[in-house]
Amino acid sequence: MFTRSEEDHLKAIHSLSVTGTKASTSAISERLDTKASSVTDMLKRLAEKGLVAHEPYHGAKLTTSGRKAALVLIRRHRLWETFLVDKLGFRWDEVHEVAEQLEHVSSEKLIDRLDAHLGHPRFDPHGDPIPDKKGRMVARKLMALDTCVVGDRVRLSSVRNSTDVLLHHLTRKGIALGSAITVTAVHDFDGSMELKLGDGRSLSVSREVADQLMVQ
Amino acid sequence: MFTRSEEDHLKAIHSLSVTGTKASTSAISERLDTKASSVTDMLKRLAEKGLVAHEPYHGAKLTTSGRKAALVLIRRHRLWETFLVDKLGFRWDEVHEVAEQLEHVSSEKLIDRLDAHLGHPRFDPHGDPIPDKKGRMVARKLMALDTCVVGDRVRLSSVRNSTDVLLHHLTRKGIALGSAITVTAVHDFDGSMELKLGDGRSLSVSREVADQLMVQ
DNA sequence: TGCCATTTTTAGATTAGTCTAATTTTGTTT
DNA sequence: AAACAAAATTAGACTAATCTAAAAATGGCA
Ligand SMILES: [Mn+2]
Ligand SMILES: [Mn+2]
Ligand SMILES: [Mn+2]
Ligand SMILES: [Mn+2]
Repeated sequence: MFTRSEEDHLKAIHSLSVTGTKASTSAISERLDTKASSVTDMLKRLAEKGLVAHEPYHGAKLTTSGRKAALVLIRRHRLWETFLVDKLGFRWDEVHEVAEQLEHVSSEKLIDRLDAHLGHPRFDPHGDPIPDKKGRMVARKLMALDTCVVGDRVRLSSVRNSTDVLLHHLTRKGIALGSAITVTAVHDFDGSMELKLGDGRSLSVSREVADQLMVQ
Repeated sequence: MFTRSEEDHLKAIHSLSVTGTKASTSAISERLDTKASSVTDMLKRLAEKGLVAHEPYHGAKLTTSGRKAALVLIRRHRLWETFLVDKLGFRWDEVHEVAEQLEHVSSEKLIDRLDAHLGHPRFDPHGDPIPDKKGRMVARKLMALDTCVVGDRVRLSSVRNSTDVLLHHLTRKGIALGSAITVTAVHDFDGSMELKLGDGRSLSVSREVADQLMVQ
């Protein structure tokens, strides 16, 4: 249906538009690790195909059919990640790059069978909801950990950016999805936080990390 | 490592070189459904990378490193086909096109884990042997059904070309891998054959079909 | 209000992969 | 041996996807 590059652009625009805002050319190019001029080219092509509305100099947002296509990609990506962890024993910090390739294999039957094989999972290994066949997924009200204050008791629900390096960092610190977290201190001068986990262990995380952790 | 097109060319050359002969430009182009001139271009590129020996006007054959790369592809393709049938419940005549895509996902860890998950299978759903991590696979002496004569009792071991349309045809006729076959008649004028299966059913197949069935 | 830094787009180039049409080579057939 | 048909290569064109460098637009601030 679409090329790999088209699909990756649709996905990038989708994840930059969560709050309904338009995705800027530079934000897309940063996410895909390409140059802004390449993104401009692609936005024109996607606009011609009716997948995005591109207002030159003011970014792009998905049309209804573009959003539909993006949700198919997100569904594929998260189902493959779940497969890799649940069936093949990958760690959650090893799956992103492989899923980034697998998501472009185009076969509706494949994805539906995979979904059933996995027991119709609702969340991927990073806590992100998996869209169903019709593109519906559960919405959850999450906040970033760095907006919490001392005394807050929360639970880690997902990770904003599932880059392998961040996930590996969390694994080394002993933080996993579902971890119960109590904020014991917030240091003003660098934004780092002291946390106590449900199992009693204490640790500290930098502002950069706290910013990535979405809690409930 | 290689592009999708490079990988598909290596695989095509490999399967056209079983008897040690060189693969002709036109045979490759027919298999990949492209034009001969496109194949010539690709042969030059593969020759420059040291993957094939291309003697202009006389075809190409794989070098040692080209053969190694081709075997990796064949391993991936057949493992994915096995996964689709064994784990996702696909029929043997539905898997080829999807595996044709999945084989290009490049992750050694993925394939090794998949291999283990499937229990290190030695044959794919079409009866073709699966190379192991080092590229070794069992060799079997097979003959095409159309070389058999009346009275021969054989067993279907694999199918020469696993195109979905041929496999679907066989399924409709009730022939499957492992079927015991007795040749009851060979018609000279069109090469078609009358067969009796192990379960007692009788049927006839055309020369075109008999030519594709590899028996033991 | 006008300057200017930042962002975005445009212009022009490159590589991979494909095609059609023309040319060359090979091997067979008169 | 010359002619011919088939196969292969070359020449030239096109699309997709990228880049660098130059030009244009935007939006904040002196
Ligand atoms: Mn991707
Ligand atoms: Mn994920
Ligand atoms: Mn393929
Ligand atoms: Mn097969």
